[in-house]
Amino acid sequence: MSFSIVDELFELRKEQTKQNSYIAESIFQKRIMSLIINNIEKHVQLTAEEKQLFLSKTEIQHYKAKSILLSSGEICKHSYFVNSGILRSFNINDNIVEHVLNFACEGWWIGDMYSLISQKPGNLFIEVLEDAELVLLSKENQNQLYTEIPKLERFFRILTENALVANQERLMDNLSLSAEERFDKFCKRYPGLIQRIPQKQIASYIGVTPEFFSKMKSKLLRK
Amino acid sequence: MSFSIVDELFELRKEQTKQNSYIAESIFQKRIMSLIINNIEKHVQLTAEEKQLFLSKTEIQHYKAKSILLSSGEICKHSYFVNSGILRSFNINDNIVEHVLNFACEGWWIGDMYSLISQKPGNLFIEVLEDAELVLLSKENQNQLYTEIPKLERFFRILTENALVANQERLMDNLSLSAEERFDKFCKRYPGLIQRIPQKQIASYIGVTPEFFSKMKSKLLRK
DNA sequence: AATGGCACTTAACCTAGATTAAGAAAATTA
DNA sequence: TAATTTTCTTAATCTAGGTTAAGTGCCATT
Repeated sequence: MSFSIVDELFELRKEQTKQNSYIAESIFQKRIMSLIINNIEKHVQLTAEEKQLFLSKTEIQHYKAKSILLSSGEICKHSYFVNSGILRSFNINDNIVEHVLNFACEGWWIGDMYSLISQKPGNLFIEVLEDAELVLLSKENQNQLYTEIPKLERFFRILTENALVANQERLMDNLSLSAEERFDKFCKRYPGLIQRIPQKQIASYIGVTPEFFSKMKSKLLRK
Repeated sequence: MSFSIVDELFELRKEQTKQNSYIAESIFQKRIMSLIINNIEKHVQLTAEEKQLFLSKTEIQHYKAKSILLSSGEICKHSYFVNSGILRSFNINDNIVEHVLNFACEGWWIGDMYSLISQKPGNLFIEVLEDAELVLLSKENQNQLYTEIPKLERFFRILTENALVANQERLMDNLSLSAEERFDKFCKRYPGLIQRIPQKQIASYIGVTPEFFSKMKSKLLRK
């Protein structure tokens, strides 16, 4: 999981009141949640009760940059939806080299799909790159929701289809494009991310060493 | 689409009667169809009526090797399930180089997922590598089935999840493994395929030139 | 303000795999 | 059966990107 639909809802969050009253807090919660609900409603429509039910099965957590949400060898228990901040999933091969599978910023889902569906230990790490607010949906709750609200089964089918299409395209790109062209595609896929994460992460995503990426970048600037 | 679940049902087909009577023909049809039904029932159980409904929405077609089922620029109208034979999906980049996205043999699904879900022109070709018998499921019928038999929505969700996991693994492999190691993984993913398709197709799948593949192979044999 | 740890750069050298070309073997087709 | 097209092999040469190493700048702690 981790896919390609971002939306414009964040604007809402900017209106956050600073008040501490119980009521303000509750409104705040609603606004936070509307990002994920809106994300879902891009594909399926939910009734008020269904939204309520869905939200009751999720929880919000805050994580500091550098937190590790999942390590290689662990079983992935949750799908994570990003309200704010940036995460990445990556693996580490024998040579102690990291490879980024996906980034996730506002409005994206992330998780270790293999471990999530098999409930076996995976080989991915999930790390927070920038302080993040996440919506957690446990594997069990997700399964319950599939039968309680069949529309959600549709939603996640569509989500997964989109993720697959994006992945296939990236795979073909890796087979046929140069590092420079892949960097170009990265910029389009994750607009604005270049300013927010260390460039060694981008190098790892497009599949080159930080040294080569640096060389390539300065060549691009000289143009 | 095109994913990683194969099953052992082909055995059934070997019992095919050669008789031409109406009855034998009907039994034959049932056996053909039981491959796809069995494939579905690995993940969800269907009633007799549901199976009937599902089958009524599919059609069987036979294609000769070298047939092109889909070309770049066309809109993909069907998901294809392989009863027998071998297909591949691939794209062609500027340099007129082909890259294989997927192979599909008995018990696998194949299609251009991007074009299928967006109903826009895709950039994949789908070609028959070995005379094939396919079950065709049109996009419209597939959508109807989702609402008529919600269990099928679950089936295709699971199918897509598995395809995504396989794709992610291949992507990471391409980033971190040598051509030799990727060839090794190919052999495991598509056992028996090495004998059935030209090796330039395998080279294209693992992402090397036919020349390099040949060199690599003779090096492996010398060991 | 000093220390250590990252992230980034530069540069010399190295290698997996690409390219080009030409011939041999195998498979299609006539 | 021969003719033609494809596939496969071998070999020389080339290059995108890797490796190693050393140095710079930038924070975060103390």
